[in-house]
Amino acid sequence: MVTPAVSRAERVREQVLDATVELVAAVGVERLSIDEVANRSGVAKSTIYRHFPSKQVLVVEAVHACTSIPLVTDSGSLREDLISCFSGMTKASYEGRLGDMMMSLMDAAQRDPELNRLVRAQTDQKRRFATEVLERAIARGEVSADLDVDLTVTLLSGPLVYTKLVRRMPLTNELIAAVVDSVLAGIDVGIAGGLRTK
Amino acid sequence: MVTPAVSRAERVREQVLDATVELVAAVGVERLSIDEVANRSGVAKSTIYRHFPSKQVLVVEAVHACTSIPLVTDSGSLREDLISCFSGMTKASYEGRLGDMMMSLMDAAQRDPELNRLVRAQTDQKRRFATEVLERAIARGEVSADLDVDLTVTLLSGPLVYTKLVRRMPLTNELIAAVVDSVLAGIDVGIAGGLRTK
DNA sequence: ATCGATCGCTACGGTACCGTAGCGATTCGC
DNA sequence: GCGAATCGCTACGGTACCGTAGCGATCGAT
Repeated sequence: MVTPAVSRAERVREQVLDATVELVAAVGVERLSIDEVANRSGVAKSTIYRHFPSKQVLVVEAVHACTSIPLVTDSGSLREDLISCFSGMTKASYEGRLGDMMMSLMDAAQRDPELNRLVRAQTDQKRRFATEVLERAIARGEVSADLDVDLTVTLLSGPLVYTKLVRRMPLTNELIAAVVDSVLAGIDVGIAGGLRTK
Repeated sequence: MVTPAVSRAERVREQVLDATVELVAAVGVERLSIDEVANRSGVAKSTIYRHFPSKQVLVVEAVHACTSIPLVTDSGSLREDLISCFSGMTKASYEGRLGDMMMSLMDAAQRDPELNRLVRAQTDQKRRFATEVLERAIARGEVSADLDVDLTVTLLSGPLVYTKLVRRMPLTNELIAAVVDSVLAGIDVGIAGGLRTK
C-alpha cells in the first residue's frame, strides 16, 4: 500500500478533534466525555489518551483546530475597514463550529486557567485587530487622536457579541454596518464636534 | 418552644436555594450535584427531592430567589434615566450572586428549554425597561421618533454585557456613563443631524 | 400533650465516566 | 519485506452522582 497523503497519526488526530468540536458544541465542555469522543470519532479511548493527556488539552487543541485568523483590510476608509474587520472576526469566532462552542468555552474558562488563557488570548487578539484599524484612522487624520480607542472597541464589539451570545440572533451585515455607523456617528460629535475630518 | 418567624419548610427551602446559588456560582450548572447541595445546605438529599423534583427546577428557583427587579426612574433627562436604568440592571444581573451564575446559566440555557425561557425572559425584561426609557424620551421630543429603539438598546446593553461577561471587568459608573454618552452622541447626529432637541 | 407531617440519616442499586492495561491487528519506517 | 510502533478492542477497578426507601427523631398544629 502506498503511503497516504496524511499519516495515520494525523488522521486519528483530526478525527478526534473533529468529534470533540462536535461534542462540545452539542453538550458543552463540562459534559464532554472521552468515551463519547471515542464513539463518535471511531478512535479507541486508549488511543485518545495517547494523543491527549487530559480533557483540558483536548478541548484547547480542538478550539485551535477550528480557529482561523481573519484578514485585516486597509481600504483607507475607517468605515469599510471596521465593517470588514468585524464581519470577519465575528463570523470566524461566533458563528460556525467555533461559535457553537463559544458560550460553553467562556463558561468553562471561569474555572479552568488553561481555557481562560485561551479565550482571553482570542478576545485580546480580536480587540487588537480593531485597535489597529482605529489607530490607522487616527494616523491618517480621519479620527482625532483624542479618541478613546479602547472604549470604541468595546462599543463596537459589545453589541455584536451581545446579539450573538445573549440574544442568539444572527449577525447580519446590516447589523454590523448599523453598529459601525452608530459608533462612528458618536465619534463625529464625541469630543468637541467635527473630530472626524473626512 | 415558640413558633419561629419562619416555618421549618421555609427555612429548609431557603437553605437549599442558598447552597444551590453558591454551588452554581462555583462550579456551574452542569456540575451541580444534589449530593453537594445537601452537604453544603445541611439539608438531607431526600428532603431536597421532596421540595424540588429535578435539578432543573432547583436551578430555576434558585435564580428566581436572587433576582431583583430594579426601579425605572423618570427624571425627565434621557441621559440620567439611561445611566440609572443600566446601572441598576447590570448591577442586579451581572454582579453579585446572580452575576456569578450568569455565564453558566446562559450556557446551560442553550440546551435546557426551561432555563432558556428563564434567561430569555430576564433579557427581554431588561430590554423592555431600556425601551421604556427611550420611548418616554421620544414622547417628550427629546429624541426623534425615527430612532431605532431596538438597535439603540443593543448599542447600550452590548458593551456593558460584553465588558462584564467576556472581558470580566467591573462595570464602573464611569463606563456606564461613557457608553450612554457615546450612544447619545451617535443619536444626536444619527439620522439627519440635530435629532435630539435638547 | 398528642399525633401526623416533615426531616435527618443511612443505605441501596443503577448509571456514567474515568484512566489504565493487555492483546491481537494494522500500519509505518527502514 | 520486516521489525517496531501504533491502533482497535475489550475489560477492569474506582469514583461520583442519581433517585429511592426505610426508620428514628423532630417539629407543628390542635
